[in-house]
Amino acid sequence: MSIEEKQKPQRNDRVTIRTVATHAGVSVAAVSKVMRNAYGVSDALRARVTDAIEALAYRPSRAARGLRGRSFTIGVLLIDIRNPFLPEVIAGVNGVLAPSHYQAMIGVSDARVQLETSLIESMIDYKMDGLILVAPRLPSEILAKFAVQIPIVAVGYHDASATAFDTVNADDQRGAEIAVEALLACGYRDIEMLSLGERQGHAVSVVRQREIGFRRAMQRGGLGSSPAIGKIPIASPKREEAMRKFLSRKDRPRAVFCWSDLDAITLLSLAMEMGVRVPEDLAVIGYDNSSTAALGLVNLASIDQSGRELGQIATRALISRIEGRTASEHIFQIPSLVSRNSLKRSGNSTDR
Amino acid sequence: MSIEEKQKPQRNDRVTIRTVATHAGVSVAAVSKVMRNAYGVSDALRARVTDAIEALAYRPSRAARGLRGRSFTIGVLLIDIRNPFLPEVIAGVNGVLAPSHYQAMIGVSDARVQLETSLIESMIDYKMDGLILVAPRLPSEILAKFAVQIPIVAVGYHDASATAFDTVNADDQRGAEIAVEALLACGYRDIEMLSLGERQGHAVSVVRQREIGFRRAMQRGGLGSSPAIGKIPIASPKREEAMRKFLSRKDRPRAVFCWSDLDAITLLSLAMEMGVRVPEDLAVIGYDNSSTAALGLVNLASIDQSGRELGQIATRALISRIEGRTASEHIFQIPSLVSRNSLKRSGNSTDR
DNA sequence: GGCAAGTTGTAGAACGTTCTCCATATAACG
DNA sequence: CGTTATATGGAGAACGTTCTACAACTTGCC
Repeated sequence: MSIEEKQKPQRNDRVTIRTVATHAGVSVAAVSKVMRNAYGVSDALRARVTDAIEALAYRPSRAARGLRGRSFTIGVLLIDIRNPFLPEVIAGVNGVLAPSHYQAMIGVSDARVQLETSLIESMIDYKMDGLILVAPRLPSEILAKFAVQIPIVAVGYHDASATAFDTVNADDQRGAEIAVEALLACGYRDIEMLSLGERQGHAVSVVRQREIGFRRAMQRGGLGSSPAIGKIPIASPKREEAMRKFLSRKDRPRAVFCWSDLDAITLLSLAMEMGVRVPEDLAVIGYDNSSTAALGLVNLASIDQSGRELGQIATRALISRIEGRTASEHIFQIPSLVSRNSLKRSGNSTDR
Repeated sequence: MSIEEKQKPQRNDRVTIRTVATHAGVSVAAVSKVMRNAYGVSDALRARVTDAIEALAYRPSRAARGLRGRSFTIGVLLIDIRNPFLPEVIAGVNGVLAPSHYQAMIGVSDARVQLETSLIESMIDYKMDGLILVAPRLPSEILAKFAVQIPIVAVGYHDASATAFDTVNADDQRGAEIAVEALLACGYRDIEMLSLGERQGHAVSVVRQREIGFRRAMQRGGLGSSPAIGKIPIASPKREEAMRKFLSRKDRPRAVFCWSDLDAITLLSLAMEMGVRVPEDLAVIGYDNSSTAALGLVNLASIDQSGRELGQIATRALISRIEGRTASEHIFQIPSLVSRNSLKRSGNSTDR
């Protein structure tokens, strides 16, 4: 009889909670208790179990855990892996998660609503413990519906009225204002914004927020009630085309604020090709303070919103929500200006 | 009695396979069969079940699936999310996966062996169906051990003798040769390589492979039996320091081949700052053909290894392995040169 | 009409956890 | 010494799937 009992567990080589229990000479429930450090475990038992876990190199199955309780995994949804702002956020998330027993799994939606939905659903179906959505495309009502099923923190999503989920943002309106103020301080009056030509202009999107901030700062500076905002397409052939058109305009402004470094850097590049000098003919300021902007070769002034910090804050918020908080939080960070040559000639210029 | 039966399923609002079965008036097993389109299902049954699935918007729990069988998820492990080569690979993976019922979940290891191990283990514990490891740091024996538990394809990992897992690579030796040949064709004889200063120099790593190719091409060109290879640290203050030191050397070569665009672009930038003209004083060629290299502002010649294609190939290989292939495959792509101004002055130069 | 072979559907045992009871042992108290 | 509280450990039912048997029902064929 005891032979039969011994043979069965050996058929499969996976070390399960049962293997550990047998090895330690205790019940399965006891091992589970130790794992979750639940109430009602003596030091002696704990020691024996941890020894067995050590000896067998036991790892709990995340699949099984997900089926019953916590999976200790949080999902991160990225809209697009190419934007250099996103890796920063990930770094922040991983930094906070590293010392904890949580792990991050990342999904990339390529900005497609369809895929975004199905990835969120998958993460729910995995019984992940919570979700960090970075610049999601989905409308607030849909997110609220998901938030009933799983704790959600949205980053780069402006909806301070949401009650079902948290938001963590840099103050994009303020960021745009800072950009305009910097240009004004350099003496420029002739300023335009180059924004993103999105299909649906969610008011929640960071881009729209930056447009609002731009308009307000321009009005406050006494520069007309409806300052010019150009739209640049996302996809590649039309994108460069639109920028060239802007650069060759006769009434081109003296200064431009780009919604993202991505566009600002390409603009800088095309300007050079077309013989438009920066900053003499055109001052440029970007957004995100990406590592490329910091290159001496590029030297692009930019608004820094510290993606890393946003990631950290979002992660902490998510964990607190997972651990029981229900009231929603809406956190704002104040971005800052990083001044470089594209804004105004400094002593150490490119072409001295 | 029927009241009791009806109440129980309603306690929880999740739609499970049981809900679907009840709604369609069939057994749970029947629904499962339809889901997996297994053998032994009549058209009538299938229709009824799919109708019920539609009506209830049923989504199978991935957690439960993972516990028993397939999870229809593949894990992708990235060493570092910042290197612009990686997003390309992801794009390739997602492209192939999109029309299938598989989904990708990404983990980021930050090049730390510890974290890499625990992420792989997590993915196994989730019962993911297979793993794509991009430039993993772990030694081959360890990967082989993991490969027993889960199908693995390694990208950017040179071990053609591995029998337990597949590898997909651009031919990095050949890529380096192409770079050297291009420099030779431009008339340069005085060529060095700037490589990565890694702690442990795995022979499997792409960087070491590029070094091998560099040496071979140099010897073949009759340029000494042990050409100079400098090592650049990864971390930021020392990295720039090493590059500045290289640039200010009296015996600085006329041409340099960098292991990655990441370094080549920074080098270009520092060269400009220090008044070293490219390509007049120094020709530079990078590796990866990143989007930044293509910018007119940067104009860096580079070896293109098409990360997207590698991602596609790896994904197809993984799926075929998941579906039963056991013999290992080792696939090579031939990289190509993208010539730009940093290599040799062309008609349309920066400073004409 | 009887038997083999094929088709279609179901019952029910896994899978590896968590977690609610419940049993037992020990301590505290009158 | 009996009664009640308080620790400690265990049994066993979930969780939502998959998948192996097997039952029931058709056919086909002699």
